[in-house]
Amino acid sequence: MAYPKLLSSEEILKTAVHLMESGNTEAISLRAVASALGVKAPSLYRYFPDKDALELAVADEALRSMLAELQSAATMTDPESRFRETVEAYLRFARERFQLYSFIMQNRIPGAYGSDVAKAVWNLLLDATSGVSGQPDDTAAAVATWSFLHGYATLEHSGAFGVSGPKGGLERGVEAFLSNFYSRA
Amino acid sequence: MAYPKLLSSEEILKTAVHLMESGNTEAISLRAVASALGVKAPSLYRYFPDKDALELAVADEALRSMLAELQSAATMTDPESRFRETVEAYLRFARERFQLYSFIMQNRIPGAYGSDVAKAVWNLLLDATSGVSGQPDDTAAAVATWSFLHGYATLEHSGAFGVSGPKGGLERGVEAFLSNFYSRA
DNA sequence: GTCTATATGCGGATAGAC
DNA sequence: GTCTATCCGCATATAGAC
Repeated sequence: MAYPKLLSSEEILKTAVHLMESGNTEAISLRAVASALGVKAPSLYRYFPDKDALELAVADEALRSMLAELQSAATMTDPESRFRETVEAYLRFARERFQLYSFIMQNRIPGAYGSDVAKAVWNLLLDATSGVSGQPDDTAAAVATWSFLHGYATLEHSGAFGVSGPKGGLERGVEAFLSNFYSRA
Repeated sequence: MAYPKLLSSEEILKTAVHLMESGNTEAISLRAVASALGVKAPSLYRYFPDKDALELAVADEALRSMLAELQSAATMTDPESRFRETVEAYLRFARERFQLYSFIMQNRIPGAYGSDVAKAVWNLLLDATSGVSGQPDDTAAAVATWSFLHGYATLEHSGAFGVSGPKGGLERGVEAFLSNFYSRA
């Protein structure tokens, strides 16, 4: 055969994820992915029908990474420790792989939000929050916590806190939620 | 003269802002702005040296709009009312003019954050928060509040809360901050 | 299975006619 | 002061050669 097999769906996906998390680029391009693999862009169409399909795969992979990170914090039995660990794990993922994180949260990928992985991520956050509030399925508390974490992660990344930094704003928010949640238990 | 004067910096800026807040488009293009004004793209270069200059002007105008919105909530003398009104004004701006809001917050515009208008916005939020916490210049509380509001606004817009909605997450967060701030006063 | 070549589209920016 | 024409670059995607 004139052209040996160089690619696979897994390799392409892995490269796309790596490009997105290592680069400062907001979006991936088929050209860039192909170039990183040492091939030309049209070759990718043998494995993904179009760009949307690759993006969906990237979003799914990113959600799985996030789920794994959060699961590592779900081992604590003490509710407060588990909550704090979950907060740390969430921010760790957002910080270390911000482009991937942002890619998920922007929700430009139809279908990514309704996936089982996305629901599992939400359930981990919901459980960690409900644990400290004492109310099962405390959606309100989880939504509030999620909003705080997401806002903190994105503002931190954008440099909005300036050179002086967040000045203890993270800890202050966590304490506010914890004390409010416990006072309702 | 063969070509009568059709444009001005103010008209161009106004059109660019209007395009960004009314459209679903994340970014503006010189072609789109020119088209909305009934002229061709190269004409804009008589008034703005390049696209960055127009974007800087848009960001500045957006920050002024946000400042005006927040100032309208700063008339209350009761600290708690003022805080609640500020929260509402912040979310009102983010909701009604999300693209403009997002454009500011992404901070892709060098120099926009250090402006006097940006500082005035921050000071309004800082004052409203410090009012309920009882501590002057309570940066930690303001950072926490800002994170929560920004996260809530962006998650809400992205549809992350799903069809079931935020389920009282906004109110829950506000109450958590208020009770925590007061307990420290 | 990958390639080259190409179609189409979008965008910023400049030169020079009117 | 605005225009047309053009250059450049980036992108997705397809057709057909190898």
